[in-house]
Amino acid sequence: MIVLAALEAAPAHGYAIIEEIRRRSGGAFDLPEGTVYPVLHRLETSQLLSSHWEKSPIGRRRRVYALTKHGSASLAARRTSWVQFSSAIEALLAEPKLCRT
Amino acid sequence: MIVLAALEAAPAHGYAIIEEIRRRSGGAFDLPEGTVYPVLHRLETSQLLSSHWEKSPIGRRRRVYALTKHGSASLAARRTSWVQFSSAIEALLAEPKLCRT
DNA sequence: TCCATTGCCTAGCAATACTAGGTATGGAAG
DNA sequence: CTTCCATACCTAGTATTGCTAGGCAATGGA
Repeated sequence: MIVLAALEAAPAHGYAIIEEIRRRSGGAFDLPEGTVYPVLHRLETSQLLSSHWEKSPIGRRRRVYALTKHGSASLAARRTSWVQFSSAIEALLAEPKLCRT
Repeated sequence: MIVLAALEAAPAHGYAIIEEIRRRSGGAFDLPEGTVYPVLHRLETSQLLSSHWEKSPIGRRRRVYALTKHGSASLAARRTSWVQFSSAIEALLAEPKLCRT
């Protein structure tokens, strides 16, 4: 979900995605390459991302990923799941405090 | 963290913990026994829980778990981690929307 | 020439959620 | 009395996956 969200605003290549996630999360998520690249491959296999090779301004090869239609839909679904999940966690964490009122 | 939180209010045995989690989460977390029992064993090995055998009113044996001091401290730490984690997720999920203002 | 940075990749380990079984008791239903 | 359901515990094994720890390659600066 994090990777899909990072690609929501604009397509990007792996290295940039990692930096974007680190930046947006205020450093909370500093995902190593060994985590992100396999995720990108899995997401592409699942048709949630599409990719093509590009050359950077200085000539380095890059694989640029973009959300597919399925990817956008999946992200929307994951967002909903996240809200339900985090609400449930909040409920579980909050309840004991109610008893101590 | 969920299991620790379920035991915060009062000690309980495995089966009751599962039902309590299901109830508190409004059904969102319906954890199978194969998930919860190993967790309880791990938490006890890590000294976050203590246990003893009891007899239920009708004579069935039960293993009742309680938070230890370490367990309470760990739960507090996990709560803090959760807040940071979920804040970071929110930041990652929210940002693109800001751009479309 | 050497190293840091950018940029991609994967093999393998470790953790763990869950499936799919097993055991045992008590009470209710037939 | 036997069968079934609910309670109550357990674990072996599988599948997933995050991460460590490497490797490869090109560029540009020291």
